[in-house]
Amino acid sequence: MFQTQKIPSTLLKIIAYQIHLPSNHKSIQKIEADIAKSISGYYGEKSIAYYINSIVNKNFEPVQNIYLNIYGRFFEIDALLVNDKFLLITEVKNHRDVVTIDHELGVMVQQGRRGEKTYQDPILQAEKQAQLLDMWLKNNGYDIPIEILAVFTNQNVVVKRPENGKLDSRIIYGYKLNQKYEEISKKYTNHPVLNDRYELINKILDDTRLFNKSLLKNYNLKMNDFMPGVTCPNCDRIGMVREKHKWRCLGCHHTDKYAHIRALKEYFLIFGPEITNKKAREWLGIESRYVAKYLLQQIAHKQVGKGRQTVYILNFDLQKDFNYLLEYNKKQYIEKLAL
DNA sequence: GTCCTCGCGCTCGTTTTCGC
DNA sequence: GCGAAAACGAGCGCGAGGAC
Repeated sequence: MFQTQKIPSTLLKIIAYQIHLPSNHKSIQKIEADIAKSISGYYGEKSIAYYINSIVNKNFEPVQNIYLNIYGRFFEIDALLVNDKFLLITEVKNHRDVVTIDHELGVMVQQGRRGEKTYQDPILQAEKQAQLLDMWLKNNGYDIPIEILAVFTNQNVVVKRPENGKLDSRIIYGYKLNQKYEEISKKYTNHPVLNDRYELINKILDDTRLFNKSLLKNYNLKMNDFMPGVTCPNCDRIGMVREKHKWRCLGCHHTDKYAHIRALKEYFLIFGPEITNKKAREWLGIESRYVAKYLLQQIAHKQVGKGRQTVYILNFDLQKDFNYLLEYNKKQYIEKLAL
């Protein structure tokens, strides 16, 4: 099954960055733009899963949310279908309303209720990805043809061409994916077969893991850029204080027994699974090491080391434990629209 | 009222850090 | 290198609060 419904870890991490960075931080605009892009991609991929699963000829492995490194720079591919004769880049578009694509100008214009928005031509985007992917493949010893498709998955979209213009045949609606995939497959009937496509997929995933590790570097962030503190689940402000047996928000006076769990989840996303008693006190804003110890022992998956070397290992499920971050993002988006 | 669990502080022993 | 101070976890006990 094509699991595009998986929440990308990168998206969760950058939402956690947004929560714990000051609003005037130099990287905040880039982070917010990347969140918007990543959210749109996530919902787009969710919607394309249905079409990819419906492809009759299943001679491919789907790989999602790829970040590949070419000469120290990363580029991103939404979804890649790895056939043993060719690779298919699918540039997923989840736009609604009327979308006009002008290949001459290299733009895509969306006309909706909130006015007009201009984006890059998705074919140009996909071609650029294909070029970079080809370089990456050759650097890793592979010579395999790459095909591209721009797939519109929203049922409420009308894709148009400009007057006297043509629409590239590689732009399709989601329901055409099966047919298009068959057409492309036929082209490669007599093409040599890739020896081990799983080896290639593993290499791709290794590079993607590297990207996730270098995310802080990518935004030029250091540990002390982040504001520590427990976020109020009611008003989303950082700065709950520990009272006996519970947390109290200084802003809205909301109390919560388990607010520290959310703060530790965000620590997990930003800094990784390892945390010490001291770091927990700094992050949660508490003075008592006994309280920190108690809270960590409640939450931590396991403890490694002894005495001063004790490290608590946090273990959260990226697919189950972080839905509140998507809700938080939704709330932020609605608040911005209201302004 | 009793029992149980949770939340927290205290003591103790161990390890690390710091100043001389 | 040595001793004092600081930091830490383990274990224990106590008080508060909830369930029955």
